[in-house]
Amino acid sequence: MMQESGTETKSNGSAIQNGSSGGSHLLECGSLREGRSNGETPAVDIGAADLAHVQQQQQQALQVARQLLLQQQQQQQVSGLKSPKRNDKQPALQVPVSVAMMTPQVITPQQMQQILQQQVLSPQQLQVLLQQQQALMLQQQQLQEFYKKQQEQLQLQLLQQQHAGKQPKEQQQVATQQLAFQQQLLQMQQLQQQHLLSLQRQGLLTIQPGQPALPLQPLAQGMIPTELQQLWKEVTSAHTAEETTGNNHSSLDLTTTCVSSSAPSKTSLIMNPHASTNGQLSVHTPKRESLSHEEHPHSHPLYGHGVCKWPGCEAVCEDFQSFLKHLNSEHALDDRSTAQCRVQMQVVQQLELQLAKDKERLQAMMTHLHVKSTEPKAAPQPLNLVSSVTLSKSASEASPQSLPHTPTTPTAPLTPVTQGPSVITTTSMHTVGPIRRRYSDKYNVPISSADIAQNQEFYKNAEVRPPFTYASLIRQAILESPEKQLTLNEIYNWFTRMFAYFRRNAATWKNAVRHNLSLHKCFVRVENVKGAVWTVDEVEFQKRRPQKISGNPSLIKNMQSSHAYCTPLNAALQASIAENSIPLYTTASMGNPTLGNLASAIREELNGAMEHTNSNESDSSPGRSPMQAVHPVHVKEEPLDPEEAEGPLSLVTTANHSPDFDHDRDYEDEPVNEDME
DNA sequence: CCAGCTGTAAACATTT
DNA sequence: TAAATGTTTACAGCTG
Repeated sequence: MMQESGTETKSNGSAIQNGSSGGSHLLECGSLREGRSNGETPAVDIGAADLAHVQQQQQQALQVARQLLLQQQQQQQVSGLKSPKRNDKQPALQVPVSVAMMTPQVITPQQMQQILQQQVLSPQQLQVLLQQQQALMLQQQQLQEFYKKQQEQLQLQLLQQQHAGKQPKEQQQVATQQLAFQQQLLQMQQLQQQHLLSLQRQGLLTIQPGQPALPLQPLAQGMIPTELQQLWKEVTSAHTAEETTGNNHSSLDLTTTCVSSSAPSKTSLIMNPHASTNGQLSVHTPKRESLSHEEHPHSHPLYGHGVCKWPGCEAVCEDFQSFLKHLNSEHALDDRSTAQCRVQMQVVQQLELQLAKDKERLQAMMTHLHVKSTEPKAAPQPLNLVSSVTLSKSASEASPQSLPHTPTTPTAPLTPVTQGPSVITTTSMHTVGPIRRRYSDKYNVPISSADIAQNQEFYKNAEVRPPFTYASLIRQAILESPEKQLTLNEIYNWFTRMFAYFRRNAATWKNAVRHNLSLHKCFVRVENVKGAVWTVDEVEFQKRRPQKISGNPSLIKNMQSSHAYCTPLNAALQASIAENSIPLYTTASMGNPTLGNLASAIREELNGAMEHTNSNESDSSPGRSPMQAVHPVHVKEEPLDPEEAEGPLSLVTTANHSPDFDHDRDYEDEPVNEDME
């Protein structure tokens, strides 16, 4: 009974089949006919066949070469250690494996939270922003769809060519076509990043006191070095590809800068063309823009068609100079601009997340097909954590029961098996040992609603210790219950149900739970007819953490200043995101009835701290907690003020009521609830 | 360095 | 009687 588990969940990656075949044969038939029409008469059928055979062989050789290239790319992706310089001269024919497109930025939950924490904006501005971004996203998705199809088509063609021998012409066409689309995608990404980074460079992003100098460096915090390296490669290769194909983008000079940078892992995330100039890294000096604009006159991402493209602005500027003037005057470094920028950042990153997910899916598909068509041993590459995870995730969806019960080895808390790709980077960080996050941690590396939404599923399936204290979790469990009271056993069940981590070492954490229940005054034991139940004394609970965050007045101030803009914004943003059915939010927040609970767990911790730090009178105005500025889904859902839960912000919390989640039910009876997408 | 918070372990008492 | 439930103490790690 030791540790034989762990494997049954990994399961058959074959769950993903290329069901999406079909439809692309017509081209090939045409091409085949075309190939045969080169003067061969039907009479010399044998000769024609021979010729076709030779052609086929040639094409196969070509194909093998391409596949080799593919594999190399993939391996480079995996190792992330090989030569930082790629071959600049990739043949245009090369199958665009989209390595370059993969995950331009992987956003960690912490990063998201940072963004969410800081954002401030008026509803109108938000709407404009959202509209813009929606359009962008739509565009991107369409492109991506097309790209995917093209990829599938190409793959199919390649596969079929191996067996039937076909004409390379069509294939080349498709390949070049795909390359074009890939470039388009890349350009879009770059545009987004340019936009974002130019904002940053203008100093519109305030750097938190605790943050490092590089504005985007926080983005890298959740990544392990290899991931960074890989990312670096991807980005560089993306630029390289652009370079070789004669991209009309006006920013290629920086590519070399970045490539030659000696600290790729740190700079890869600011690979934006505008981000660095002449070897300088963008160290968030606000006045940098003039420099870069000398190099790229009139190519400012915020300026186009004589209009300022600052979100929500649209001021008419006749020429570039007046635009710059306008930019400096109207969009100077202030709270509003900062907030807008943060929102933009968030939106962009959301999009990128989505994009990254789709890319990963594509990559997984391609890997699968590719591997199938060639050699099967290329598949189990540890590589692509991403794609492998994607595969295994769908596999686990096929057999959702496979996960829980068996306790796994205590030393391997991370189970990437069922984890969504986008959380990989952070979760691997989360997992490291018995890291206990404290309140202060949550301010510095906080947990966003997005994080929660993802983590909800994540923590259910991965044995990662949740970054919440026992007290918070217990309280949450109790408050989640309809009666706001639970027996000890029900609390246990809640823990096991909500967190895979608590499905092992039961003795330990149960002891801790009991210990906490007894220790904290906020937990009140109430004798019942059939035993005793535990309830939460909110007053005590709030009382018990006044001193937190007090050491960081600037942060508090920042939060408070953000408050005015923030609340409606987050609601609208989330609603919009939900409307766009971005899985990040929708799967968890809509599909999962208990989404908001974790959210509130964290929220409450933050709330309590903030309320007490903020002032002593805040108790009398519960709805005005400054944490509304901190947490996007802040909804006071304490029983004290239930009416506050209504309103625009209830998007997430309304999902709370979960009649299906009977807390009395044993975990064994109801394992992890399956993710219904 | 200290105080406070948190998690873990363990001993012990009480209840079921 | 055993297991579950509660209580309490001790200690280590972390943070401000």
